[in-house]
Amino acid sequence: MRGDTGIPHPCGACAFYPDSVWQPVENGSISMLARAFSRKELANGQTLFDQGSENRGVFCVSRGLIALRTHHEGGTSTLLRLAYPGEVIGFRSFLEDRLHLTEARALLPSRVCTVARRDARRLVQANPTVLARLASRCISEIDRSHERIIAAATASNKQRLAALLFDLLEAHGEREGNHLRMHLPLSRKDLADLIGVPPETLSRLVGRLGKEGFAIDGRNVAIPARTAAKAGTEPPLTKTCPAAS
Amino acid sequence: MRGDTGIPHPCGACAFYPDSVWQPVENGSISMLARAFSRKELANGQTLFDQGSENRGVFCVSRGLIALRTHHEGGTSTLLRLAYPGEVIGFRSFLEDRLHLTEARALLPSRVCTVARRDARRLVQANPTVLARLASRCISEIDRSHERIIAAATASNKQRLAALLFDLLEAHGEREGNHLRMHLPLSRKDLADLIGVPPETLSRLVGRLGKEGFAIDGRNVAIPARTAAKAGTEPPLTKTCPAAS
DNA sequence: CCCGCGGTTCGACGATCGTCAATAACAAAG
DNA sequence: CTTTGTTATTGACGATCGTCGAACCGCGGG
Repeated sequence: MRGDTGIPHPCGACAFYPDSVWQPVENGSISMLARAFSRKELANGQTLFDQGSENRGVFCVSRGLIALRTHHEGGTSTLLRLAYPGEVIGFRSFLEDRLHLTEARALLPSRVCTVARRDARRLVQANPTVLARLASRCISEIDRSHERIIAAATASNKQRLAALLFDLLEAHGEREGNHLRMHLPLSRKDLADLIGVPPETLSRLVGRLGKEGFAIDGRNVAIPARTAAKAGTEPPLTKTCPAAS
Repeated sequence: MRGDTGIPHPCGACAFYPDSVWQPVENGSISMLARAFSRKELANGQTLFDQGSENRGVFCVSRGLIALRTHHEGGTSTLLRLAYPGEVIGFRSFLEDRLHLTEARALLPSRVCTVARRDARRLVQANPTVLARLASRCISEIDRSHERIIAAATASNKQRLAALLFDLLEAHGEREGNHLRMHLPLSRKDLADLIGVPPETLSRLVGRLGKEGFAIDGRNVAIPARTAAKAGTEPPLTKTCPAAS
């Protein structure tokens, strides 16, 4: 974590250092990296960058949770991605040198590390490994997107909501007796945006899931641990047992 | 298009040479590129690589049309992307050194240029520019995917089908009088996979579009040129004029 | 010519969805 | 505590969707 110059790597103390896109970087670059590096604390709801704004660098989530969202004409919006600690955001507008197509907003009190654009570009040019790691993050984003496209094409809205809740439970849930509990970091509107339905429909889906083992009250969610393995996967049972679906 | 060695760049004669990911490449690399380079002609329906197979290199579509599709358990499949001439495919499994997650199959008689994996990797390491161009293709794929996610979340199936037909008309259509005509390169099943509905539903959508200016008979599609600007965008008109929607 | 086969369409049914409008729950501010 | 604005829910309605079964089509092989 220390180059020959004695300057410590800015990400050295980070839990995600081994996967950092800025590691390894040749020793001579560490001082530039340290100079371009900055931390930023974000309050709940604060935006890191706005849709349409100029890129200011490469961002890495260190703590909390960031939502990447695009707003369309007409006031509607789609939540494209949740970025957890260790994930890199803003790399598209950085690499392509264009305006942000999405807005980044904190859903929890968060910390984000930034490498300012000008120096980041120099670092990328001097260290091909950095570019390779950024490309790898791009591919992760492609994989994520493809999974979502496939889910939208094959699963019902209810199944997608159930799957989303499981994902969130995995990230935010805690075991409590024989239940899994969490406090949702997302509003109903955000949940609706993530699965692509209007909020009214989401309310109905939540109500229906409530009859299938999910206990959802406001932002508190709990499910029996056993449900986790199978829920959302049972077939529709179209006409044999209408009450069960 | 000629390096100091006198070996011509394999992509030199290609219409997409200016955007080739293998250009520019330092002169010493051109001979390696030429050695690793090969062309392949694909008949209609022939597969370039199978889902789950090992990556054999980086592919670039030169002529025709390639469908990238993933098969799921249960025999269903989703058509994730159409690759037109000039587009690069197979770069994810190449860059991440993993198995293909999608199948590539020709929808038209096609020509695909391949740079074999081993040498392609050397070329990427020797030429950072190549990696940068590949990253740019990754970002294009992210953008495409995001657009599709947004479309799935905001537009109705009918609107998405109309939009898809317009995209296809732009690529395959020809003006004929005051109509735009094309021969669809896609089966009904493929169309259905692209918008994420079962084939029966697609049939209904086609039928409904038939009442809105689209003339769709088998694989032949024609629309009045004027319709192109507005179709698919009119509001549902839920209760004022049921016959019109 | 008939047969069979895969791809496509159609009809009917119940389930689900989107929309509008009204209500309820809630939190921040006064 | 009340007010106020936002967020979330509910009801009702017609439209759309997914599914099943059956019919239809084109086409190649017997």
